Amino acid sequence: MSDILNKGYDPAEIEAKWYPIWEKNGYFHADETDTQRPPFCIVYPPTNVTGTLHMGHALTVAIQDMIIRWRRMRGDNVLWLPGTDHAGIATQMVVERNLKVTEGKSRHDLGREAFLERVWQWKHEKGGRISEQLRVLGASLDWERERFTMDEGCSHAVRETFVRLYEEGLIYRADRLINWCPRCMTALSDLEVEHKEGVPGELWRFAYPLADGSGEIVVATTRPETMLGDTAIAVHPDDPRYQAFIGKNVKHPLLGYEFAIIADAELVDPEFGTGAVKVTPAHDPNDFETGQRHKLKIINILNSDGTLNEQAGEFAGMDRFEARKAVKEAIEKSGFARGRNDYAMSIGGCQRCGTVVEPYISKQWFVKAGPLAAAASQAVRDRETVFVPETWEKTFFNWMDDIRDWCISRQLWWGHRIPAWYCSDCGHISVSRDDLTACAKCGSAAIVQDEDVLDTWFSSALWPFSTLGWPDETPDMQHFYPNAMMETGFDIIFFWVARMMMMGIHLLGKTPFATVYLHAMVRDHEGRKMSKSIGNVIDPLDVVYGIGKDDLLAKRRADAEALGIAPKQVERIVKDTRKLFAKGIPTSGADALRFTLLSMVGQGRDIKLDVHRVEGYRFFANKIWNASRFALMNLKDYDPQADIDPSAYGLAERWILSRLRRATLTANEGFETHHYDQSAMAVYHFFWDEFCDWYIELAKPTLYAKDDNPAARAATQRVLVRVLDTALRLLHPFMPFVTEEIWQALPKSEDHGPTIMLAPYPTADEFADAEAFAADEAPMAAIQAVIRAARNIRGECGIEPGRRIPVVIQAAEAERRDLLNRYAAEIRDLARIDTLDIVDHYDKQGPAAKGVVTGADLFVPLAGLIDIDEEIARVTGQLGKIEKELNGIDARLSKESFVSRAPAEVVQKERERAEDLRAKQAKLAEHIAELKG
RNA sequence: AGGCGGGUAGCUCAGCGGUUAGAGCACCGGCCUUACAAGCCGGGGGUCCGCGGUUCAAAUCCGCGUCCGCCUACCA
Repeated sequence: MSDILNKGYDPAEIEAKWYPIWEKNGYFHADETDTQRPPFCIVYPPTNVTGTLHMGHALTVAIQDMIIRWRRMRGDNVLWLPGTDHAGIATQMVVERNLKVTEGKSRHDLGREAFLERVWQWKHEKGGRISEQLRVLGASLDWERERFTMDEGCSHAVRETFVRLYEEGLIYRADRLINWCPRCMTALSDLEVEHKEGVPGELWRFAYPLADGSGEIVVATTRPETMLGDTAIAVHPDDPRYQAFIGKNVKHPLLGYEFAIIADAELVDPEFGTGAVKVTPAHDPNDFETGQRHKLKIINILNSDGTLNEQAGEFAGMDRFEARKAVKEAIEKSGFARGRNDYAMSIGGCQRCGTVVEPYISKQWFVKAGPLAAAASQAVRDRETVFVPETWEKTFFNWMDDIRDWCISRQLWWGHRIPAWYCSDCGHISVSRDDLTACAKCGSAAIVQDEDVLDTWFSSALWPFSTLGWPDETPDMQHFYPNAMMETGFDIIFFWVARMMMMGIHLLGKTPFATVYLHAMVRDHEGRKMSKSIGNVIDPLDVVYGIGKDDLLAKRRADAEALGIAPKQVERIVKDTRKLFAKGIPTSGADALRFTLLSMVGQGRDIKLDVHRVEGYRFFANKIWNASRFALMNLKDYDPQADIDPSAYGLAERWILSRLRRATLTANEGFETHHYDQSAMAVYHFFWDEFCDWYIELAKPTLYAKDDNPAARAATQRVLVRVLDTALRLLHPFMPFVTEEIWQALPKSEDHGPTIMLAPYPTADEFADAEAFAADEAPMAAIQAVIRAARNIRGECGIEPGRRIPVVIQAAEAERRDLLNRYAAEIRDLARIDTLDIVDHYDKQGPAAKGVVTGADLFVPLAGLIDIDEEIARVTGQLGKIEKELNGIDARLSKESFVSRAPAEVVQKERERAEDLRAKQAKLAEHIAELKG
């Protein structure tokens, strides 16, 4: 206790202290044998591969840890399934790039096994770092479990899934046109291609001469080099311009071979370009399908690295973009060029490296997604899985209802290797759960396993159950499947959420989670994505610990330079940063950062993070600290065991308990309806605006008057402890560290365990007594109004806060006078009044400043305090406001339609309000008249 | 092209059918009042994007428009 009394709020110190204690008390591990408490299982999404948390991770961690702490406190048996980006292209790319830079080697130089060992090293090192960073925020990542599930459990599950789907015909191998990244040298799924629109380009035209020499047909293209693989020209069957051309042959202007002009209504839009389309089945998805329809020849002109192959004749060996120029030049030279237009095209880039993706013919493995998606959609339609916010369901259906087969093979080394073996004797493909040494069909030993690995998201799709031990019947499986909740950013609905649902439903017959809670994305203060190349990344740890301007500048410069950003751009980043962070980023602590993020978890799509806002919530943490110091200072003689008669509670005690009850209800409602920001704000405002600004101030007289009234003092202490204890528990999911530190120091009547997270989350049940105190809110409001009015006069008349003033309160009703009299001491204190007279009628002895509240008038005799003209101006201002509102209400009330059609209580309320305002108006007008007269 | 979300105080955002539209930061005036200057007290500031409609009542519901952002899509 004394610790807190003597120190200021120091987040760093507290944050270092409590984490081990939470860990020791089993916070991060559920008990799979515990069948008494309701299970709650939540999935944790991938962290990144660079070993640095970004703000998006901090948000995810904050939300999940908040939910988990709340669930824990409610008594649920919580299991958190952590995960990392355990088998991605990104990981391989980063390690490979590293290898190249430090040793000048490629993964092929190292060999498969040695390379994978490198990747594991990398994963462990970065994973460990991420664990550390998560601790700072109050959360955890179980790295050992992660390694296990990747190595053994998950591999087991992946093979089981692959074999089953293969046997059911839901996984197949085929030659298809897929997305190929020439830099990563691998196939990609449709989702891994990012489309950029409006890239400036050109629509370039050239002519194919008819083979019989009778003319030519002009086509338009954005990718001239693909003409080396053209095997048809297509026109619309109804296009009058081309009727005579259909069926004729053209001659390739560069390669000499001939092919036909065909009619195809599906491919050709006669309005576009020249109305004639060159068809390249090997390098364009539409053309590929046209090729299938017309049984066209498929000529692949590309190598896997994006250079042209031997099919390209003299252009073989050139890079695709070089070849584009070369082909154009060659055609121009031979006289077949037919002009150009500027044209904004859309380009697909590799999600990981940004390289322009090529449609490329190759043999790959696919998942037949249709039936799986239909079942997943149905589960959502049947409300077995609910999306929060619900609006995402539409997005989900949009994609699911029009899903295409999923290319799952990747030409990489890092990942789960495809469990298929090819027999060179009989050609049979054996797909097996166990490693094979002989062909399953002919028994030949001449088999070789597929070199490719599976898409990261294939194994990720199994996460909700592979981590629980599936396909074995484990206690974890029985207890925690289906999971209660999936919490993640909406950017991976398709990548991950949808696929987990498809797999979970298909393999286990049950949707993997009851609720999908999707949170917004963290963006910079201008709403841009945080990105190192824009230079607007805010590292959550920099907010927690704070960072000086120079360090921040250096960091951003280094990040940008490491990415190879142009020097001019780097200078711009530095300039912007210097402007925005002239003082660096102040130390805010994990609690403040968490609270900021959580208070902004609305249902929108973006969270524009302004670091200055974090500072505001750090002030809040400080406020909690200081209010607690005040309490502890005044609790030295407090006996937690003492019997307190609630009848000793004063109005302030009953009022604060009633307000606390309301805050508790709001907080719980927020949690239950996923409006977490509502919970956070309710407690924030209770704590600061009501507890600190009013209750503590009202409690001071009782607490300071040491022995005047021991019963009242004891009652006040009891309420002080109770409010603080409850408020801390309410706040714990948002600000775990500071609440724990203080809660530990509070005197308690019973053993409260080693940590606040084992204490119950406050609910209405704790406030059976306070329900009746709701009746005390109105009288309290009356007292607050009087105090505010007195303060207003003081403030507006420029009376120094130190100076005590005389006040006369005139109240016609005896009841009101009684109330004010009972709280005269508090009113005097809070409004800094020396003599307070409460009368039924005030006979003014001279000019006075006047304030009006409902049921009472306040007078401050002028006597050298106040300038008459200023007082007139002040009151005239107030009168103006009142009249403006009154006019509005009168207008409403004078409308017959309002009085007759609006609900009676609304009309009644308006009438009362009007009456009240009219009384105030009259009093103020009279006051002005007196002053003038 | 389709779908989704948003435009509220100088900034970042709450409110989403009923009293005088709120918060944090910023701003103005006054205070080191024995928990807290990371604070206290008082104050100023808003055609709630535009137009139309529904309603006794609209920032809130509906329609159209406009601007911004995101997602999905095979237009050469």
